Amino acid sequence: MHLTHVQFRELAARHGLAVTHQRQVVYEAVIASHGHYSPEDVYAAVRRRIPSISLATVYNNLRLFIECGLLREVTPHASTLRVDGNLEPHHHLVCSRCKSVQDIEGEFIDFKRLSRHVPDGFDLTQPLVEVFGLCRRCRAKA
Amino acid sequence: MHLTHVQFRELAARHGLAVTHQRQVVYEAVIASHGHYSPEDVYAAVRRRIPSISLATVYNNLRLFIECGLLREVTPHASTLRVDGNLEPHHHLVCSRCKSVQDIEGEFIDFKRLSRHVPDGFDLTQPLVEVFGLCRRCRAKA
DNA sequence: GGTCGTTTTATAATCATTCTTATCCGATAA
DNA sequence: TTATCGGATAAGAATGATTATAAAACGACC
Repeated sequence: MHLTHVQFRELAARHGLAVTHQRQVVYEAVIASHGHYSPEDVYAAVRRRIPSISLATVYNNLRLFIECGLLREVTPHASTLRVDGNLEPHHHLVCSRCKSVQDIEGEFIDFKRLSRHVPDGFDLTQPLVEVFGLCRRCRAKA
Repeated sequence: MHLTHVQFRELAARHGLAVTHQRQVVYEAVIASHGHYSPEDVYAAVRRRIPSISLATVYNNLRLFIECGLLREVTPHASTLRVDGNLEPHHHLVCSRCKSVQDIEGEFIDFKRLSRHVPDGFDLTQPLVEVFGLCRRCRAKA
């Protein structure tokens, strides 16, 4: 998928971002690649069009895009390992902003429907569910 | 919470782990701390009882406990940033073993029930749900 | 075209985590 | 109890992802 310069300019303006060539190419690389890509993957793709680009630029722009809502982060957790000794069935409420995790009790998944959508071979033995949103503190800030 | 040496020995035997003092103290530190703790947090707690313990030992044991199911990992994602350009409502199916992410469509959350359990102030504006399990490939391996 | 603030580049720095190696300890058999 | 062996630990180096820094380049507005 290629956006025209004009299209990207509009998109950027709507989100308060300056327009640069690198930025456009990074954005297009993510959109073109259906899937969940790492910064390195994006970097590799972008380098085919701008060989001189630096990895830091990719990181900078991905972060910017996430911040202004153009992209979604697939790893919204704290970036470091967390461990939970509670093996009872429970679910997690995760703040997309500050990455805090709270437990929630209760069964609120329609497993019948869910299993209809789960591809063959995927084993839902531990259907731990993580629900994302904004915690009270972060909502107050925003 | 303190386990007797005998209790821990049983627990370890059931999971095929050798019994060491360090191991017991690490395990107890996680269980005693209700919440979602990082290796550094656990290290700090354990050092109060075994000042000479090394951070690597904490990491080793946490990994072991997770592998044999004594603990649950709260950050089951790939450890590196992943980015998703698909802003349409969809959910994720995450493999707890290999951390791969697949999209799934469909509405299978009972929002009425869910919202009953969500604490005041938490804003479910983006109720992206991640459902964990074992993907086909990892299930075949196990 | 000139100026100013932003972006990019290149590289250094940081942080979490894992690896390496030597040493130590727990479990088993004599 | 002691000898032995394999796995566990300690200490620190190494790795890999990400972020910070500083200088050069660029875009936007005049």
